[in-house]
Amino acid sequence: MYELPKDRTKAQPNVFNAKCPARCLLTFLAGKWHLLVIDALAKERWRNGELMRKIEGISQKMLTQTLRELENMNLVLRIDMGTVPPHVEYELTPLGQDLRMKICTLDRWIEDNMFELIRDNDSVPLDYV
Amino acid sequence: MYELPKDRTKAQPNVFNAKCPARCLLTFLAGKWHLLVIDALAKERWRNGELMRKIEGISQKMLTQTLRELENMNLVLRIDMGTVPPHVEYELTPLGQDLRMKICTLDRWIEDNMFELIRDNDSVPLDYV
DNA sequence: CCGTATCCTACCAGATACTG
DNA sequence: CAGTATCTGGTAGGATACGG
Repeated sequence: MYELPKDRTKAQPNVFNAKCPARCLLTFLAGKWHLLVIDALAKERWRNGELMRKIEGISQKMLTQTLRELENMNLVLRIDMGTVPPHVEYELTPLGQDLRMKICTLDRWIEDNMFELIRDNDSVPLDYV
Repeated sequence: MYELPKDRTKAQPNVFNAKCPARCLLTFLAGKWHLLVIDALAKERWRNGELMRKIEGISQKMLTQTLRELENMNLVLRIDMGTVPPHVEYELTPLGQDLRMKICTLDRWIEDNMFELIRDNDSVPLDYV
């Protein structure tokens, strides 16, 4: 359990500082699946299986792992109905919703500017369309 | 050289689609260094060495590689002064500036909410402060 | 100063099989 | 249905040395 520094005013969060937790968090969140999972949970709760289908290409293993990590960061809430067979839902916490808005902005921008970004660029696989 | 599809209205960019270029671009941009390099170039041009010092922990190899990739995406402009010894500057294109705003919003949010995110979390190295 | 060329390793994450 | 456990390879990226 992490104990916050006594004097937080001394702490200057800075993603450019290699040792700063903010940097670690950025690197972490900018992993392969975190952004997508948060985006997927934007509007409503989803069950494990629903998320699997929504986020094409993610494996059960990575989905679970990512959700656990987001849980640890107070971004996602895991709701276990306690039934048999199991029924589990995931939803964003208020903190997660706050972050989600930033991420969605980024995701939508990438979608909107997709063609600008791949112009003159053959390093992105384009088997889409 | 990529040729844009004749009928773009048929293309529905979607990061959840594993084959969509938008998905590839997101995964790409959300790599370990892309977000930081774009953030670093927010306000002014920087030289190679300056970026190295600004972005703690990045290697020359990864910096060059990342800058090249951003160049290919029309996000960064490389300005070679053609002098000896070499003097090269990098700056964001208008497209890059547009994306930069989204990224900075994300980065600042992470910094601002750092302590919320690491509460109850021992999986982030905290040798900072 | 601004790179490139190699080599090499850790670990990310996919595949598969199994459980309550 | 919602997970774990184990094995495995591919590759991102670090370290190092060299070059214009």
